[in-house]
Amino acid sequence: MAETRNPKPAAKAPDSTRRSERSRRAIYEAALSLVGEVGYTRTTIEGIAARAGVGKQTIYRWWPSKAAVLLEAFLDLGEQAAEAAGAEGGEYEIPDTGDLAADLKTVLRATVDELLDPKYEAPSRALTAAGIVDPALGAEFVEKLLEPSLQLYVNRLRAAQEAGDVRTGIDPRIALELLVAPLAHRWLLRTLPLTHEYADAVVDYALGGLAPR
Amino acid sequence: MAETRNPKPAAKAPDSTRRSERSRRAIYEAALSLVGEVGYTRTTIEGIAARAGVGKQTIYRWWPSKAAVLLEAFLDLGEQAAEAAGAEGGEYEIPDTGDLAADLKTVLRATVDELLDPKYEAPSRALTAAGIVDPALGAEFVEKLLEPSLQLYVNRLRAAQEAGDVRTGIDPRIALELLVAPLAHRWLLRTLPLTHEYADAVVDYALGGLAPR
Amino acid sequence: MAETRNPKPAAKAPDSTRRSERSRRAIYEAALSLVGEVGYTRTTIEGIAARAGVGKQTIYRWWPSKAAVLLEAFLDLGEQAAEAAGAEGGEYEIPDTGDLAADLKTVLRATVDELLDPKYEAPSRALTAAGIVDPALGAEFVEKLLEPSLQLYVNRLRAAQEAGDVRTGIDPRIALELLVAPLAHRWLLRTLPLTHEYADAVVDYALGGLAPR
Amino acid sequence: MAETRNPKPAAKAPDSTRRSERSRRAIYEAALSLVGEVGYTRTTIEGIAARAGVGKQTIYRWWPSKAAVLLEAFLDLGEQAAEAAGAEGGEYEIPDTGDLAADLKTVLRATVDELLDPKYEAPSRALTAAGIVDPALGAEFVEKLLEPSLQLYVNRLRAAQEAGDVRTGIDPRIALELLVAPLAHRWLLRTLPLTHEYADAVVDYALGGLAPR
DNA sequence: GCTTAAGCGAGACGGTACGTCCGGTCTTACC
DNA sequence: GGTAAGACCGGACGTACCGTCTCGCTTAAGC
Repeated sequence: MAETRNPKPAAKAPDSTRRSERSRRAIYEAALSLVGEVGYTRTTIEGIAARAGVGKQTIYRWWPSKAAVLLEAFLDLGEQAAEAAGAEGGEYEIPDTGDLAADLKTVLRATVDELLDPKYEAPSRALTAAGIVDPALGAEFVEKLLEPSLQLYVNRLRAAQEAGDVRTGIDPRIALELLVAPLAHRWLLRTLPLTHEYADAVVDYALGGLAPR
Repeated sequence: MAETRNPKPAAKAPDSTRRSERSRRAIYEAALSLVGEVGYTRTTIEGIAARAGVGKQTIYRWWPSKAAVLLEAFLDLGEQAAEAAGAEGGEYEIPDTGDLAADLKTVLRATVDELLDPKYEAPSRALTAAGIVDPALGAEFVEKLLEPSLQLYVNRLRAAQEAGDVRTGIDPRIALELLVAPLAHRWLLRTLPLTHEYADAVVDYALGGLAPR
Repeated sequence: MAETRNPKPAAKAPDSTRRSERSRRAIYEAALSLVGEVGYTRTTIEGIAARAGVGKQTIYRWWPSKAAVLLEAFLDLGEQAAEAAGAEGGEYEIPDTGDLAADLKTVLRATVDELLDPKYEAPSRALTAAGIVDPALGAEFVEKLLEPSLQLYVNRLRAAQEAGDVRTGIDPRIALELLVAPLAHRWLLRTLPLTHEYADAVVDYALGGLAPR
Repeated sequence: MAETRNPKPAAKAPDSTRRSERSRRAIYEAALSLVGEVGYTRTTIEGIAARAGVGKQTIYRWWPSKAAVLLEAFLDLGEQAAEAAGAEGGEYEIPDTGDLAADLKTVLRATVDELLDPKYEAPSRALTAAGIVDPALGAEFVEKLLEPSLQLYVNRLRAAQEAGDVRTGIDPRIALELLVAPLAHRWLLRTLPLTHEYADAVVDYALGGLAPR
């Protein structure tokens, strides 16, 4: 979880065409399982290498840090889950049944479930925390993992605007944050329990506003 | 940033009446300055002890972890700032001018400024990140630092409800999250710039709701 | 067996009054036993630390290299052997029975035995080899281990000169090398077997000369 | 400088007729220059391969160890020097002017010069040291490099015996060691300076004997 | 002249050890 | 008994090389 430091003296990049796919996969699995078992902090690069049956240098050759390994492993996990779900390996969308509130509740409830899924919780907490402290890693985390999801909200909200379900003056990129950030807040800071009811309330409050109509 | 591990065998507590105030203060200052200079990760307990002119044991005697030191140092920093501001050392409140939107914008803008203040940024990022990964520390962080601030929103929103500026069905503890979480989200994840304009927009969106009236 | 490199940045010397005698002894024993068991090259600092039940840093704190550890361990071994032999902990001398040839043969035969003693062979070969390649270590080796022994020959040969058994023009410091070097040569380079008979022959040849009288 | 370990499983020998002469020479040069520049210990096989513009495998294919590479390189260096000197590429002999002492002094002085020649010093020290610790390498070193030279002394001393300049009872193989070993001793152990005067003294002492006549 | 098999440069790989850094405990001397 | 100092055991760090193992490529020999 190192704050970005002076960049490496560059050296020369290794030849990625000769990379061992076998090792790459083994490292992903070792990293994820270790983080799940002993937590991020007590997961070490040596430990990952040992469990993966890989030389340490093979990790250092391809990743700059423990966090970077875990980020890639986590992305890969997501891709595999996606492939398993929809064979087209493709893109997700927020459903559009015509009922905006219902659609958002569906999605946010699913998000709650995902955030609380023990399989994902440890690594995603660790990555988020690492990204908070290390801007470079954070940027990668946001770009690869977060923004694609957020974009789906933008799309759905824009459709809602066209359907007249959202006021025209509203910027969807901001609006989505009223929906998503409260969940993230509870999840990250553990202030109060993160439940489906909470997700529903957030949708209702955000759509209807706090002020009387 | 250790995930909570098996608790210490307790041993016997040291006698806090004989504690050296001098050392305590020096440790706070050393911790804060080091985190500011080299970042949280590269700040070490040895480094803090050395800069504070203190034996390592003096730190281990009174704090369980690096994060705990920093949390206390940060709380102390807050208290000192508070004392400097209002001599009564007392409590803050969100202003109540009768214009809820304006009052919230004032406070959220101030929050934006504080989050971006370089003096506070490094340690509070570090603490937040540590708390995300270590539940025990996170709980302390929330209880001592976050909840007191959030309570102020509850108070203000309840007053607004009585004044008819917020719908009666609304739970202020949830409502406040629509206001605060989006700022926290941008600050922590650095998705988009955190500005006064953004704070204003969040207040307007949250009060007015996304749906057309 | 590092050739002397640029000297350390000095740092500050540790406080030798607080040194752990226990660790020191354990390190000596571990070093000697490992060299005996697996050879000098395959003896590692990590291995010594592990067998001695000591942190690596405790070795690096007090010795600059593996060879230095072994040299001290070997010196200590010699001292202990000396103490065991003569309780006065004192000095040795080459016997002076009046018969120079016999006295020298006695000593050189003993030297042969010592060189071939399996307990000493591995470490002393290793140290000699290390000293050949690393001048600094070599100097220490010669000063602490070799020269004291050689001085005994100087003394005995001078006595012989006074007794008329050695020509007056002879420089004892050079003469001793005619006696000692051939044994060392056979031992180090393993050209031909190192035996008592060889020791006797060397003494006879050196005293009597190669040329006819 | 590995102590001889369990021998290789033999594998199959490579086809030496297809060997690249170019690479062989480049490896010799790289090895010798690196040993001269950074010392034997810090010379690595990877370094030799890199400087020679050669794959590591090309070294491992033809030599069992770093020491073996250097030994061959050094032998080759000697051969080249020999060719440069006497075009017949042939055999040396110790001169026989009839004056044994003078002839020996000539040769031993030349030996002193050679031992102190910076071009040869680093590699021959390294090889000797390696041979001291690794018996297999030592044997090769002695057989290929040392014994041929020593044989010349045997020849010359035998001639001297026939000429009546050396006593008949003397074994030349032992006698030569009285002459050569003292020089080797000073050179290897750096006890005292290795000079022409010392070489002369050794010859005089050895021929005349230490005892009065 | 075309195949084929070996040597070759290159360098990724699983490992081992390096020498350093720091965590957390323990000891010593001082106050 | 708290403190400054710092030695201690332990263990991870990131690096350097080891010796093995593919990869294409060149280059001869054998067909």
